[in-house]
Amino acid sequence: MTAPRTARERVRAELTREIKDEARRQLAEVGAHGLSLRAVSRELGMVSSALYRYFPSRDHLLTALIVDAYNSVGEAAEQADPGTGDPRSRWRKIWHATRDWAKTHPHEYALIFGSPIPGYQAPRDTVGPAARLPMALVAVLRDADPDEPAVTAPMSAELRKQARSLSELLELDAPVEIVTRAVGAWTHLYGTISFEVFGQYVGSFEPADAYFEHLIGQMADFVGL
Amino acid sequence: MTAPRTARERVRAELTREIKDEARRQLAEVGAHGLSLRAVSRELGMVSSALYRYFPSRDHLLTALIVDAYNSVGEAAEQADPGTGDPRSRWRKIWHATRDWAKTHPHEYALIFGSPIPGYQAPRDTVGPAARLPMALVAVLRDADPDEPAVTAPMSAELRKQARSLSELLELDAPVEIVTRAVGAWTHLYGTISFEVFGQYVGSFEPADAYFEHLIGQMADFVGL
DNA sequence: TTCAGTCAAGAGCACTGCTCTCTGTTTTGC
DNA sequence: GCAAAACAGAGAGCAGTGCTCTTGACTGAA
Repeated sequence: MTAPRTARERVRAELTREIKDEARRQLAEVGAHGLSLRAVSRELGMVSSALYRYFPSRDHLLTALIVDAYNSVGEAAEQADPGTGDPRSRWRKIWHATRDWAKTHPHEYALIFGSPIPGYQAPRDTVGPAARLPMALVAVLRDADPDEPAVTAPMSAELRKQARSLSELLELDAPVEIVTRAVGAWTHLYGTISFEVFGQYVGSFEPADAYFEHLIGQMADFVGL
Repeated sequence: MTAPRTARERVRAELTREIKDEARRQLAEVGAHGLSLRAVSRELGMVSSALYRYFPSRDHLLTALIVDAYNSVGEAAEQADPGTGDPRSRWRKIWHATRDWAKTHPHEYALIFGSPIPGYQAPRDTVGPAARLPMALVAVLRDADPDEPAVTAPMSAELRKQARSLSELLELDAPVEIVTRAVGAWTHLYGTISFEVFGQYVGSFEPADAYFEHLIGQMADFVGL
C-alpha cells in the first residue's frame, strides 16, 4: 500500500475502494455466490468491462474481500487485547471481539471460515492476514506461560511430534499438552461461532450469549489461564 | 416413499434417482455453487426443461441432495453404533464414522454443515433427517446416564434454563451440566471436522488422525462417559 | 506538441435458471 | 374399449451471468 503519487493513481485507488465497498454491500445481501460484477458496476454507474481494469476477474475481487475480512477480524481481536494484565481477561476480550465481529459481518465470516469456494485457491497474500487472529490468542498464551495440566488424556507419539513442531513454529515455549489444548480451544470456539452464525443452534442454545460466556471460561480453564 | 404402482411411476422414480446421482457427481466436482441443471440434463441426454418435471427448481434439487446427505451421515452414525455395550466405545465409533463420512463426502458435508446458501431457506423436510446424527449421540448419553461433574465452570441462570428445556426436548434425564457439555462436545467435534475438511489445519495438525483420536477421548471424559 | 499509456464503453460469446408452448404418450374413468 | 385427462419431453425464448476484444477518447510526461 504505497501512497498514490499522481492524480490518476489517486482516483484509481479511490475507485478500487469504492468497488470493494459496493461488493461488500452486495456480499451482505446476496452472499459470495450471488456477488455479480455487473451488478457492482451498474451500481457504480459504470459499464461491466471497465471493472476489469481494477480486478482482472471475479475471483480476484473475492480475494481482495477475503484479505480485507481477515484483516478486519484480526484488527478487531488485536484492538480488543489490552496487551498486558490478567491473561484470563485478555482472553475473554479477544473472544468476545471475535464473536461480535462474526455476528456483525456474517457473510464476511462465512467467506473466510465457511465452506471453501470450489475451484477457488486462496493465494499467498491471504496467509499473513489470516494469521492475525490466532496470533492474538497465541500472544496471550505466551505471556501467561501456563503450566502443564495435572490431568490430561494420553497423547500419541505422532500427536506429540505435531504439537512440538507447531509449538516451535509459533515460538510458543509451552508443553505439548498446552499447545494441543490451545488448538482445541481455537477449534471449539470456531465451531461455536460457526454454529451460531450459520444457524445450527436454532431451537437449543439460542440466543447463545449465555452459553458463549460460559464456554469462554471453560476454555480458559482448559488451556490453563 | 411409497412403492411405484404403474410403469410410468417406476421410470419416474428411476429417473429422479438418476438426476440426483448425476447432481451429486457434479457436486463433488464443482460444488453446490457450480451445480448446473443444464449440465445435469445434458449428461443424462435430455433437454434442460424436461428436468423441471422432476424438480421444480434448482433449489428443490439442492434440498433433495441435502436431505439425502443428512440421511447418509445419520445412517452412517446409526450403523456404527452397536446399540449396547461400553458407552465410551460406542461414542468413539460414532465419531469415527462421522469423520470418515465427512472425509469421503466433503462436498455433501459442506452442503449440510458449511456456510448457508444465501437466499436458500431449508424446508421442514430437512429437520427430521438432520436430527439423526445428534440423536445417535444422545442415545449413548441416555444409556450411559453420566453423573454431574465434580468440577465445572459456573453456569448462569439463563444458561441453566436453556439447558433444562433442551434436556426435556431430547428426553435426556441428565443434569444441566451434562447437557451443556454434550452440546459443547458436539460443537467441538463439528469444529474439528470442519477445520479438517475445509482445510484450515494446513500446516499444523495435518494429518489430523492422531489429534482426532486424542480429542474423542478428551470429549468422552468431558461429558462423563 | 507529440504520443505511449490508460481508461470507459460497447458488442459479442458461451453459459446460466427458468417459462411457455407444442406434440406425443400413458393412465384413468366411464 | 374408448375418450378425456394427466403426464412426458422437446424446443424456443427471456433475462441474467463472467469474461474478451476492439474502438475511440483522454492524460501526463518527454
